[in-house]
Amino acid sequence: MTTLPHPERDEIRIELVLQALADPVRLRIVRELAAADTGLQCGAMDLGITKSTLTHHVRTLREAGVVRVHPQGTARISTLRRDDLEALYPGLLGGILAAPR
Amino acid sequence: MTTLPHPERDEIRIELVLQALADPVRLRIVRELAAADTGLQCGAMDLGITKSTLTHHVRTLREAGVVRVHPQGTARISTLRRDDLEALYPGLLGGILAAPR
DNA sequence: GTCGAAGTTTGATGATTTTCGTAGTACGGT
DNA sequence: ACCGTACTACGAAAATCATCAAACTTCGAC
Repeated sequence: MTTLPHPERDEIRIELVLQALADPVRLRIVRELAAADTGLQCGAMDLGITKSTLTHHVRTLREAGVVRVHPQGTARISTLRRDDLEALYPGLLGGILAAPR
Repeated sequence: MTTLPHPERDEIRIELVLQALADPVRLRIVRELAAADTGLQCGAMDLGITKSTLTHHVRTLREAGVVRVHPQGTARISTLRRDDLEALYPGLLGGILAAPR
């Protein structure tokens, strides 16, 4: 089971996306992913939470369609689904990222 | 108490805005307000909730800085704070409203 | 094959949130 | 002054959510 389930673009729902973005920890993750132009290993991010909590947050983001996660060895590389989000909700991501830190 | 407390533009925080938008009922309210180019009386909106629940949601939106509420007789007229939101998070509102129902 | 590193699963807990009913306030009209 | 309308306040119940610890899985390296 090397592939994790992701919603297709047309399965992404705005309610879930907003709910995923509405948590401070997840918003930080999204900001870090947006700042990098490559995928990142969330486990290396030094948020102040335990591993199991991180798992929960990354899954929430993945199931909402905000990030794509693919395994790489024992690690998980997460990337922002910029193109999908921009296609569905043009400007949303930019607006959020424009917010002062 | 004819004036209700609203956050100034520089007091609006993205976490609260996203949290306010992350509820289905509140998102419907925002969509209805956005569809009208005038302020609306939320109490006339026929969402499937009681009055006290509506009060709670409108207050959540107001305290987050999403809507401005001003009394008009016994009614309350709510308007989207388009300009403030656009200034703080350009594109966010447009992206959300672009989502298919 | 064993070990450690990275992540997941499960179950529990505490906090937050959504919701409602009831009672109360504020306003405008008669 | 009274009445009805629109809304608010106050609890309280139910649901959801974030968090953690402990046990388990998976993978790569030695």
